[in-house]
Amino acid sequence: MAVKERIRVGGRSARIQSAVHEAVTRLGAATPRDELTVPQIAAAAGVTPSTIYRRWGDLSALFADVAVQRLRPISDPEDTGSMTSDLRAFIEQFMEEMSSPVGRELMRDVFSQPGDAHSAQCGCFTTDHLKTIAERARARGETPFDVDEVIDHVIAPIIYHILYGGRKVTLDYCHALLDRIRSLPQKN
Amino acid sequence: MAVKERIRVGGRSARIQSAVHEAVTRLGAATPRDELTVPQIAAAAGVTPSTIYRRWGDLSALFADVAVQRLRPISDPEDTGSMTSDLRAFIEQFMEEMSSPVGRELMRDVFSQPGDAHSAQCGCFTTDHLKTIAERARARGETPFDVDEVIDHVIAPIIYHILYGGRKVTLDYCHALLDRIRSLPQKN
DNA sequence: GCCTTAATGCAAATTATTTGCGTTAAGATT
DNA sequence: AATCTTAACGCAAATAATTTGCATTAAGGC
Repeated sequence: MAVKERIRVGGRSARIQSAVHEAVTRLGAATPRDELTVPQIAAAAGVTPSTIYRRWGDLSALFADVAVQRLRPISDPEDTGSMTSDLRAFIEQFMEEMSSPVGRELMRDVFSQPGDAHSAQCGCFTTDHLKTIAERARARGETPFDVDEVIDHVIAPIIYHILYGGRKVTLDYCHALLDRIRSLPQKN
Repeated sequence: MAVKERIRVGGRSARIQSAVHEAVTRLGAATPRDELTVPQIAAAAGVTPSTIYRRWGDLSALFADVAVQRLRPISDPEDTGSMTSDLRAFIEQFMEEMSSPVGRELMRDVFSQPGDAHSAQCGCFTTDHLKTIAERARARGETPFDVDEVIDHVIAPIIYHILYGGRKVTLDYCHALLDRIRSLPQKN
């Protein structure tokens, strides 16, 4: 069952959606994932279980829905004055959010859904931020970086190592990846 | 519940494990993931559901266990005579396996597990193959590539785009990634 | 060949999920 | 503003999945 894109935004439906989301977030912080149940979440949100089953289908779809919302940025990346430092600040924050226990859990929730609707949405969050930084640089008169290049050679390695856990992802590692980007001034 | 590392390898226990794995693979090919149930798999494998619950805990743990087994390589990467072509052949095969519908499903099963035990194992499969190719090159007298570099700048982007689905991953794209690797002869 | 014990099968008990139907409230129509 | 239409909800019964206690089987040690 596909997650409904919250038709009828203002009113009971939206109230329930947010109550359920909050219940998932709150309970999820206190309980390991595989011990959360639909009836438990429903009780915490003050709705009947059947409402959750009908709207989201199952737990994993609900988790994925919540995860995408929580990964959705609430503001544009910070303007630090120059493209290089904008990008570095964004990458540092991105890495720290994604490599945290919560971040890793949210990614798992997103990836565990069939199809790539959810993950594509999260990918866009990153791409959009990078485009914003690049566009801002262009407006300043700086030569912007290639967004695809940053995705491929900075974002992708970071995500890869967070997912596979084979290497500790540190700030130094991120800086080294950034230094490797073509069309970006080496050693800012 | 953690998946037991098949203690008592030869006998009933192993027979059941393989029967269940086969049932998952067979039913999984014919049925969408979210319609598979433990009782159904148990029936197909000729065991009682409680056996599956006790050994694997739940469906997602069972799927992850099966996925790791199916992603485990059965042989070393092919020896094509030179490092550059060995690496290219491996990357091409890796990409095609991982980007196929089955490959994507297996990755989802692996990533949806808490902790990174399963994903780390799969990461090792790739790293080990690359090390094998590099070692073989060294034995030939060639200057080997840096395995970490290939992981970061060839494997990671491929996996990233498969997961997020934002860009079609083609052979040409893989070749472009390979060409970008330092310490590798450009244009073989 | 016997002994110990982990793993399984079975069935009962519990819990989760689905479903039918009456009710509520959002948004449209007049 | 009152009414209409219908998607979404709550409730409860029906179904299905999961857990658990106990008896049984067979693997590996002696």
